[in-house]
Amino acid sequence: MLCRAQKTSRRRQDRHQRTRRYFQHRLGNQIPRMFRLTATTVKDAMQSSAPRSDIVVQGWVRTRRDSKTFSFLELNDGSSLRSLQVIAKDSLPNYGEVQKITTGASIAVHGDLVASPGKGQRWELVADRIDIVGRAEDSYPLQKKGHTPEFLREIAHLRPRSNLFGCVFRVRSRLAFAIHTFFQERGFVYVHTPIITASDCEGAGELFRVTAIDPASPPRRADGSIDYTKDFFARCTYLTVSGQLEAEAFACALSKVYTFGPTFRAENSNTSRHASEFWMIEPEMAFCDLQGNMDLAEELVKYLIRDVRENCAEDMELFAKFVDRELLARLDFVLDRQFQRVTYTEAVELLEKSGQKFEFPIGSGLNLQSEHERWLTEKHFKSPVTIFNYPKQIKPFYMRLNDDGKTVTAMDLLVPGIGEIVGGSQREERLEVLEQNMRRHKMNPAEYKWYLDLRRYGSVPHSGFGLGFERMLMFVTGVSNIRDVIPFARTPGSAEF
RNA sequence: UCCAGCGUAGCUCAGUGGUAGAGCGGUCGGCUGUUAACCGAUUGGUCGUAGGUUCGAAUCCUACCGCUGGAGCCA
Repeated sequence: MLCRAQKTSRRRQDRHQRTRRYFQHRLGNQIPRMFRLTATTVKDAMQSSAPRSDIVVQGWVRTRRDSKTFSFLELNDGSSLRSLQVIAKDSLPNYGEVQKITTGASIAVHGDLVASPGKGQRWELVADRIDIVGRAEDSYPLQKKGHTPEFLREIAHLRPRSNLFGCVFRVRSRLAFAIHTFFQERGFVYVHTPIITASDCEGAGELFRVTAIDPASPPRRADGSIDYTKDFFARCTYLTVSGQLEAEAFACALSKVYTFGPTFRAENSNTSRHASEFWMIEPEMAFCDLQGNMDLAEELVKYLIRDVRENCAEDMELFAKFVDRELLARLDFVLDRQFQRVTYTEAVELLEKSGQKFEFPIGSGLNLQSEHERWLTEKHFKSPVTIFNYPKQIKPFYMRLNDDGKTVTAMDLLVPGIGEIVGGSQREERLEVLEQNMRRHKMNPAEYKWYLDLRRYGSVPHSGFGLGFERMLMFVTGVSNIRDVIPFARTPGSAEF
C-alpha cells in the first residue's frame, strides 16, 4: 500500500509526464527540454531557505546588464513583485544569443540557486542553460524606468508586466478570494444572478440593450415602432445593473446569500470612479434589519483590508512607496477605529454647523454632494462613515419606509478619498407599502409580479447592500483611477482591448 | 453630459509668431559582481486631426477626437 503522500507524488509525476508528452506531441522537438509546468516560480526561489540545485525558472526579462565574463538578467514571472537575478556566464554555449536578449523577452533558465555575493538580493540563479523562448523586438514599450499610469493604460495588453499593474492585479485576485472566504465562512450561499435581465431593477442608470434584431431591418409594428416581441427573448432585455432583486428571491429561500459578478451601466460618466463594466458584491439576508446590515458591511470592509494587509504585504509596500505614502497608515487607522454611524439628519446638522463654505446647498431632502461626503469622512470624522435613514424622495422604491413616514432605511458607507463604497438598505417587506412606493415612483406593479410575490408568500424583513469591488480595490491600493484596477477597462468611448 | 486644463521623438517634458530641442529609451562601441549601472557615439518628428488668420503657425482662432482634474449619475 502506498501512503497518501506517495500517491500524491505519483499522481503528480504522471501528470507531468502527460503534460510533457502533450507538448512534445504538439511542438515536436522545438520545445526546450526544460519546459515544464512544474517550474519553480520566482516567488518560491526568492523565499528559499537553502541553496537549491537543478531548478528551472521561466518568465520575462526585465533588464539585462553585461559584466566582463557574464550577464545579469532580471527575470520576472508575475508570481511576485520581485525579480530573480540570473547569472549567465560566457561559458554558456549560446552566450552570444544570450547577450542579444532584450527587455520583454521570454526565457527558461536551468541552473542552481545560490547565495548572492552582491547586495540587494539574497539568492541568485547561476544558469547552466538558458533557452530563449520568445524574443522581444526593440520597439517593446516598457522600460525599466517608471511609466505613467496614463501611458500604460494605452498598452493594456502589456501593462500587467509592469511592477505597478502586476501588484494591482495580484491584489485584485486576492481581494476576490477574500470576498468569497468572508461570506463562505459565515454560511452565505453564492448565487449566480443573471447577466441578461428584463427588468430595469432600480430605475437607476442607463441600460445596455441586449438584442438579436438586425438593426438594418428590424421587425416593426403597424405604427412603425420596433416590435421587440419578435426579438430573441420575446421582450426588451438588458445587461444587468444589479442582481439585487434576484438575490432577494434567493435570500427568501436560502436565508443568507451573496452575488459577485459583473454589472453594466451605460451612463456617460467620465470620472475616475466610474466604469461601464464593473464588479459588484451584493449580499442579501433574510430576517435581518438595517442594524444587522450595517454591521455586516462594516465587518466586510474591515475584513478585506486586514486580508490584503496580511496576504499582499509586498505589493502593498509598493503602493505605499509609489502611489500613496499615507496608504498603510490610513488602512491601519481604519482597522483600529470604530466606524462612525450617523443618520442623514445628524449629518446635515453637522454640515450646517461646520462653518465650512460649500458650493452646493445643504438641507433636509437634498442629496449629499461629493464635497459634503468628503468633509464628513476626510475633515470631520477622518474615518469611514455610515450614513442611514435618508429622506424617501431621494431613494429607490424598494427601501423600507420608516415609522416617521418620511425616511427610508437606506445606508451609505463612505470612505475617505473614494466616497460611497457601499449602498444598501432594509427592503420593504410589506406588500401594500411596496405597491404604494412603486406607484409613487411611477412604476407599474403589474410588471414586477414575481418580485411582489416574495411579499405575498412568507414575506420576511430582509436587508442587503452593494459593495463596488473596484472601489474597494482602489481604497486598499490607493490607486486613484478605476481604469487602473480593471484588467481591460470599459468606459464611454473606450473598449479597444 | 457640464466646467477647467493638457495633447511636441518610443517615454517624460522644454520651446508664446521667424532654422524642431533636452533627458531617458533604442542601436553601435568601451568599461564594469551589476542593482533605474557607468562613459562615448549614434538614431529618432505629418508638433492630436481638420479648417482658418498671417509674408510666415508647434505658438493665434474655430470645430472635432483623446487624456487629466472637478461636477452630475452611482458602486
